[in-house]
Amino acid sequence: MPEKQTTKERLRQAACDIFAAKGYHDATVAEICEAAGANIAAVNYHFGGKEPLYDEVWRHAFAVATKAHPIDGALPENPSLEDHLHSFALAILHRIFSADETGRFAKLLYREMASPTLALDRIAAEALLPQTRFLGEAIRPWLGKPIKKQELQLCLNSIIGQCVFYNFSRPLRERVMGKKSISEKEIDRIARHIARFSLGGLSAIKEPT
Amino acid sequence: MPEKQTTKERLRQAACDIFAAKGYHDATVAEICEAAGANIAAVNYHFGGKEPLYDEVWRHAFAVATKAHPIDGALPENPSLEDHLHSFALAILHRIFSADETGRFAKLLYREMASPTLALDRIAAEALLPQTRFLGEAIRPWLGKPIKKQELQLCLNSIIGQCVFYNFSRPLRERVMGKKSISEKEIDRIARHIARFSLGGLSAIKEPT
Amino acid sequence: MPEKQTTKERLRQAACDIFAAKGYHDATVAEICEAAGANIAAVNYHFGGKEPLYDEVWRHAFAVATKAHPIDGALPENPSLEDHLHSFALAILHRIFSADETGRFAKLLYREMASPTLALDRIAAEALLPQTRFLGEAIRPWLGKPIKKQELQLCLNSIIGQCVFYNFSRPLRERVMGKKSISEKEIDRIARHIARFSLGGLSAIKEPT
Amino acid sequence: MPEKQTTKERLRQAACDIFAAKGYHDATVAEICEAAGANIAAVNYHFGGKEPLYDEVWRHAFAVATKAHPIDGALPENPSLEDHLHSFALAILHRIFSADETGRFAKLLYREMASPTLALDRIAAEALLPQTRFLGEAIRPWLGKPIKKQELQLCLNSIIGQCVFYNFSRPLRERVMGKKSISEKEIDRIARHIARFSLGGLSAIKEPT
DNA sequence: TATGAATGAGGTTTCATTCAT
DNA sequence: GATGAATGAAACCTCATTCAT
Repeated sequence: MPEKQTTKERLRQAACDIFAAKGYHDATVAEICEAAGANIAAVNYHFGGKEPLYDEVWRHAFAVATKAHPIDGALPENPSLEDHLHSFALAILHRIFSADETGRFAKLLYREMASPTLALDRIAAEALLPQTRFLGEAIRPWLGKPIKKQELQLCLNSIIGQCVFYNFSRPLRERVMGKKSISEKEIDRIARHIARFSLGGLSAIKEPT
Repeated sequence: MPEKQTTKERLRQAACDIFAAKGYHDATVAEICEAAGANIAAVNYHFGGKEPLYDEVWRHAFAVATKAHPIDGALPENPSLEDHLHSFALAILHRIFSADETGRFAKLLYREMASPTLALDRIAAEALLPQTRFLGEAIRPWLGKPIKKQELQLCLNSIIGQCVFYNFSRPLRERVMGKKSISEKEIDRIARHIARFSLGGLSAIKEPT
Repeated sequence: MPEKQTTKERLRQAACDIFAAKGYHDATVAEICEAAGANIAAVNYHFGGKEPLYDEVWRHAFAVATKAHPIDGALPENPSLEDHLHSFALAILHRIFSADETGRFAKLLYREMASPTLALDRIAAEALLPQTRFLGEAIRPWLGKPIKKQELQLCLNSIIGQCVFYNFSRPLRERVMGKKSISEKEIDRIARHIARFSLGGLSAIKEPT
Repeated sequence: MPEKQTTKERLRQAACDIFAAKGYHDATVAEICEAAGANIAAVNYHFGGKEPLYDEVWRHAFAVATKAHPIDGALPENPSLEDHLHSFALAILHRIFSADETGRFAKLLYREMASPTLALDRIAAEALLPQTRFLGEAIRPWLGKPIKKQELQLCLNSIIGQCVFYNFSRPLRERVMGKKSISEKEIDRIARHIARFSLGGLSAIKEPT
């Protein structure tokens, strides 16, 4: 009985969808309320305004996404570096391609980075940096000691860039290919590609011919 | 006599800056006119509205950026694959990090992709796809014949993703590191890293151990 | 056990304070309820709306003020005219300067006269006119018979004006001097001044040199 | 051809009337615009908002009132103290009782003091204090040297209080007597009464029986 | 060619009040 | 007796656009 949600929950749901689809500015309080089947004043009553609602939506979307697709979700025991890369890419790609609730974090992040309004700092500190660090922990020992911090960062950028490319290129993809969703199998193919490509890249960095 | 620009040119200049800085929605016609030292009605008079002006700005920024930093700008004669990768990355990174007029294309592109309003299709067809194709032409023969089209696309994505990451992560970088600009030398270091990393990645794809 | 006040009483208390401090319009039902530790619907439930509550507050404040500081409160036996004037001024000034509950009547009166919404007629008839009449009774015989009604009224205005000036000039005084309270001694000094000044004034009217 | 006023002037006129009649809060931008025959956005366009308009109205009303009825407007040559008192009272009373444009300052002042919003400080400094000082200059020498500053202030309060009483008691007067206007002759009678009454009062202060 | 006063649609927010529980 | 979620009217303000000059 999904109709039995409270008005507040319905508002957050609707806001999540609409903010993800249109961004903060283009989304109007009126349409959010209408989508939630609530009065125009409901947002102010329950959340205190448009901005606090946006904040709430962020918090929620982030929690859902990281819970559903943790960075280390696909790690076997005694994982190799390629396992780590694969698990990382797979988690990020899932968050990007999910059609359900867990996929809205990526959309929100995209819009937020395009016009940073408020809690981007918070998001960065709470959500993004820890994951980068986690990946770094897996790579550093493999590269060996004498690696410079700067070089490690460049490698991390290369790996992360390959993943989030699928988030930021979404509008183009949808324009070229239509909005057809992507199968689980295809997602895994991409993740495996990124893992292998990155492993090759890291090898090239480790042993400069 | 750069002061003798026509009102129309000053408007385009100002619009370019302000659209790049704030995005389409947050930029107001009033502030563009004021920045250009023109009347509030000038935008409508000269361009027919806010959207046509935005379109004009796009066209201009794209022309400037591709002219100043062509994809094949750093190619030596008889270029190796790594030369190609380096030249490609260097051009993209220059467009991203340039503080001058040529750097606004990347910002506009970022914002536009975050909320595609209008001629993103045109931009994609005219600006982005040809470059991808150009890079593909360089890679395909190196990989050898039996490569599938799909696999080639994944490789292109991996390379492009590494480059444009520096565009899309700009807000984070500026938040974490402050807005300090990046030196020519650093740009080249990044480009060389991407070239080497990608070469390693492509090798791994070519010969799946 | 003053904590055991009913919700209704707490609401009236809070409303009294807030109406006196902000006036009818600027005071919101929500803040009154919050200050009273009651539900947002409490005002409507107990009083039937904002206006009826305002009316109730008036009634209460008036009763408290006149009881605590009656016009003839400082009269000795066989009072002279100056005694009457002094007692009158003292009562009015006390109502104006009291920091406690008895001082809210003056503030309410001020606001009410600035934007007469409702029972100003009632207040005038019940509270103000009788006091004026009482003072008139003391003055008329002293002035002697042939005094015209109009002239008596002018004299009353002069006396009352001197007193209530300290009510209406309150905002200025607080702005210039800060909100420091006024001592009992100072109040008496003002009252004595008004009594003497008025006696002199009445004398001048009585015997037009 | 009073219709040929600019929209801005009509807005200020209408705002002046409506603010004087209802106070800042109860007056709405919509009704001001309607009264001025202008669009709802006109206030924001011409004045930048409701508050700046209020400020403008104040400035205007004050200028008009002091120009039409200066404090020293009725002074003969070599004026006596009673002349000074009379001229002062007459000016204040005129500002209070004028039915035309010059009478709105008093109404605005009344409302503003009842719920001080903004420029009361400015008004006090620019408009009220100088006049008080002017009156003080006339009285001090007459009272003689040994008068304390505090006592002089009490006397000023007594005189000013008598005058402004007719401003602050307006609502009562209108309720009791109806809104009939007051004749020039009556105004002068009141002013003469105040002058004589005050002279008597000052004498009593000067020579404490 | 260019102006700037003026417009109207639309956005967010406030607040007294209502109603089912 | 009391609650608090929910409502709808109305307020102020922004902004792209228009039109007479």
